[in-house]
Amino acid sequence: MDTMKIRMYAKSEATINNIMEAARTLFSEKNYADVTLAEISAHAEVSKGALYHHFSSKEDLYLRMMHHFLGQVQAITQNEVENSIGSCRERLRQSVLSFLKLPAELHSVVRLVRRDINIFTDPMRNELIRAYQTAVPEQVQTIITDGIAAGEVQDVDARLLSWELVAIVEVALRPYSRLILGDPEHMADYVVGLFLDGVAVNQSGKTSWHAG
Amino acid sequence: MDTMKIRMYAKSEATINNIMEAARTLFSEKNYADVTLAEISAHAEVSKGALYHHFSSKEDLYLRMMHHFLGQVQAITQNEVENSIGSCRERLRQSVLSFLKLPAELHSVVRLVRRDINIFTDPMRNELIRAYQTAVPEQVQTIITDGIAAGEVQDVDARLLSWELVAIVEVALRPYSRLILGDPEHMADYVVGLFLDGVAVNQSGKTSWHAG
DNA sequence: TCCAATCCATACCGTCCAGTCGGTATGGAT
DNA sequence: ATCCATACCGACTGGACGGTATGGATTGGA
Repeated sequence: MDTMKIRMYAKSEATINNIMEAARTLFSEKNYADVTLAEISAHAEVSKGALYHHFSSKEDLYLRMMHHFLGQVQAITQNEVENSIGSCRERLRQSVLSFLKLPAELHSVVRLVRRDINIFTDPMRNELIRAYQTAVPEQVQTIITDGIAAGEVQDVDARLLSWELVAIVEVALRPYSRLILGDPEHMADYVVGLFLDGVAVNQSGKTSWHAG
Repeated sequence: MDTMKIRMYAKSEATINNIMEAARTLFSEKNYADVTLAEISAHAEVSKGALYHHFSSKEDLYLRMMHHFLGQVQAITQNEVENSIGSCRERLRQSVLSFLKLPAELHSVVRLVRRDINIFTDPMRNELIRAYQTAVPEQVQTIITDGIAAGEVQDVDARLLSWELVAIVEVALRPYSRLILGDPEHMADYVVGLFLDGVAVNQSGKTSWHAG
């Protein structure tokens, strides 16, 4: 692929990055339909012409922006998962923690894709789902599958469980939850505890996960 | 309030119902912005004039439609919660089950409000959140609060936990999950089991909730 | 039977915005 | 020095859509 003569204009790259950054910011702030390309180009300090030179449509811009940032998320979490060691519980905690500690911009992208997955129709919608799925839940699924094989986790469908864990994390990230749960370490304890042990009071006197 | 002379035109009521039904259907099918008032009136077999006679704007229509259907949800679940008896676990199961057994149209409304909560700005957004919150999570919260008081549930913030339970249910309602979980009874067992006991394998030989 | 009030249909308006297009600037290759 | 591909600009357009104006039909009370 590199053998093809593709000229790399450094200026071009900067323009594209500016546009993607502006798109990320604005799409995070308001609804897809309410963000105009004029706004994006203004925010990126380029013209509408430049925008249309690099992106073929509003949807194209949205999609490529998503792939760009979700790719970053995927790279980070995947690396974390592959290098995690210990019991299933410990590996889950590490992964959740690394996800919680992602930069705020990447968190907002994850929120964004979850928010907008339902507003596109099926060619595009599917691509978004795939990108999100690869970036986040599939990483967790790996650990859960291992946990089931090792007899540490009940034999429920791993994919289903990975979505549940992601949903639990999502709730934990909401503003109200942050007030209750505090810093990422506590949040990770809470999430993994809820997921693995539930919230019922354990009669056998085992230490409950939420204490501490 | 009832002392005001409000004439009831039977025809009017039917028109309003038709419009609300059409709105529910179309807003469920595609994005808020992509549904036009022309479509809604066509689908309801009335004119745009009729629509604007009864609703002052697109947002007004959306909001009143939501209140209408979420009110139904709230009436059903609240009744269920107030009459539920037994342990916290049993009451949760009953409530979840009654929610799962709601007619499909009401499920779609719940999905809808969850989907669109983020696309409106704050006067309207807040009203939507309140309506949803009253209709669904607050009902669960009542039971959880009782459970904490009775020492059956760990002392974590009840509101947070109710949102978690709702999130778990939401995941369970997705098409893929339905394939795995089957009928509402199994789904309810799964949801309550995950929420109260987690998915870790219990060494003490206690029967795991997912079996059966 | 008559008259308001209510109800609803049609035609129309103003705005907004994605996408287009003709044109200019830049910088590397020959 | 010339040429051409790439990069960028910004005025313009075409159509869609929320909302309105107006007039006619229907209702129900007096």
